[in-house]
Amino acid sequence: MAYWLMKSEPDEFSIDDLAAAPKQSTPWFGVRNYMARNYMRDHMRVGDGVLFYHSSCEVPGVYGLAEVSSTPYPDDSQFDKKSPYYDPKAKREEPRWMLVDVKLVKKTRVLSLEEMRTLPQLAEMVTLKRGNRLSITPVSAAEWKFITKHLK
DNA sequence: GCCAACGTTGGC
DNA sequence: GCCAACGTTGGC
Repeated sequence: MAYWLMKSEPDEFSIDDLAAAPKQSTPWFGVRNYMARNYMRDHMRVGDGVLFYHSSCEVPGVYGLAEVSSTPYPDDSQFDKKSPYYDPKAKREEPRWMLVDVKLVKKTRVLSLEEMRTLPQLAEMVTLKRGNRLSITPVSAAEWKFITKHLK
C-alpha cells in the first residue's frame, strides 16, 4: 500500500466534480510528464491512498481523500485530435501516456498549502520541496497517517 | 500578471 | 551527449 498526492486545477476538475462523477470515479487523464506517468503506470496499485489537491487556485491545498481504483491503461486523450492533451507522437499500438482511475473516498476540510508549510510533520513532503512542480508525488506512510488524523 | 524553477526539445 | 532556448507549472 502506497500513498500519493495528485494535483488538479479546480477550474479543470475539482473535488466536487469527482463527487458528482459516475461512481465518484474518474480517469486521471492529461498527465504529460514522464515521472508522473511512471508513478501511475509502474507504481500505483488499486487501493492506494490519494490526497486530492487543488492547485492554481485561490486556496491551494488538500481538499479530500481518494483512492486508486483501477490498474493502469492508456489515456484516451492522447489519441484525440480535438483534445488539448493530444499527442501526435502517440500511437494506439504504442500508447505513450498511461493513467489510472481515481475514486473519491471523502471530502475533508481544506488543508491549505499555507497550513501544510507550518506543520513540522510535513516538512519533508515531496510536494512541498522547493521547486517541485510534479502533479503526482509520493506521500510517506507517516505523512499519510498524520494528515488523515489531522483532518479528522 | 510575474517569475522562479524545472522539464523538454533540438541543433550541433 | 551537451546545453541553450523555450515552454510549463504553480505560488504569489
